[in-house]
Amino acid sequence: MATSTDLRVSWSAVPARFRARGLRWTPQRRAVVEVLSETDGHITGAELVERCRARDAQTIPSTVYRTLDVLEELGLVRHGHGADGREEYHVGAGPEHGHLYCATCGGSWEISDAAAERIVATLAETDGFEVDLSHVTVVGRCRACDAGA
Amino acid sequence: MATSTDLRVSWSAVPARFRARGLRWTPQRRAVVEVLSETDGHITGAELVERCRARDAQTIPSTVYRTLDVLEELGLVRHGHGADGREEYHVGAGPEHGHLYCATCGGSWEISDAAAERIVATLAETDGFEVDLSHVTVVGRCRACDAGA
DNA sequence: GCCGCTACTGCAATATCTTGCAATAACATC
DNA sequence: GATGTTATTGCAAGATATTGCAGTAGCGGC
Repeated sequence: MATSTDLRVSWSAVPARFRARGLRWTPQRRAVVEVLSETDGHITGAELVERCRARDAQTIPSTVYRTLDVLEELGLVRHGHGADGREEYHVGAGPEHGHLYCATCGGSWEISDAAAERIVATLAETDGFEVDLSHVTVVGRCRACDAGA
Repeated sequence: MATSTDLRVSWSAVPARFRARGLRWTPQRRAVVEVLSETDGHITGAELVERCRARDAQTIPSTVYRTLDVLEELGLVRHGHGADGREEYHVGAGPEHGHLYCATCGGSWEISDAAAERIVATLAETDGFEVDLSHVTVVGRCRACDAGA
């Protein structure tokens, strides 16, 4: 699977990328990166802390959050806010996409490319606004919950 | 101004509405309601706490947040999340609207009715998703910042 | 006014996330 | 390996927001 391969190669290069930037490679950062390399899609800051603690109970939350900040500067994760306002990190450097969140069932999905394009175009046209999709979470009700109403 | 009049009438009726629901009318709730009655548009939970503390330094944050929860149940405020994920309350019972937030200058605006309609229609069509506009904050870059780039 | 019921508050604890500071450790150089 | 520089960590404090519990107070009824 090309996607998995691509991500795997990317994570193994992380130590070198850190050093190239004059940043240090530490055991704590390694742990965060290992958890992320096993993570698909999205993860909340709090969940990442939990996962790291599962590996090493001495994990300090502030260190994890700081590592996430650095990884975001390197473009390896991208932060946004979930429907409840909490930090949510999109793992990997895939194309920007927004999310739909159903307040009824709690499910979430990526906004389809077609819809995203239309939304972006609409706001550019009506408001001259350039949308940052990675920070867009649209709350509402999904088809299934609508049907069940 | 019709809008101010309308809001003013609404706030003065709040104590009665509370009682009609079997809820108590307390000095703390009065303080919150007074601050809200002087508030136009939106306010964060934290700022409301600050405003109440300006009136009475003994104000307890948890009481303020709980009052906001009750007011939301009564439909007098509506909560959403700002671009940074924090709680933001829309004051008054006006029509649902979403927001645009410029990450560059920090400015925010309501999404125009025309754009909102298009976005809602798009997501209904492509994903069968029913949007809850009050919970939509689109992050990006405004026209002015785009022009200045 | 008094009494009783119970909604509500303050307090304390907690979760999530941020940040300053002093000590530690990564790592380049010799 | 030793040394020096400084990025990074752990700790403590802080901001925002939530929640359980015991004591308080709003308020209806008498």
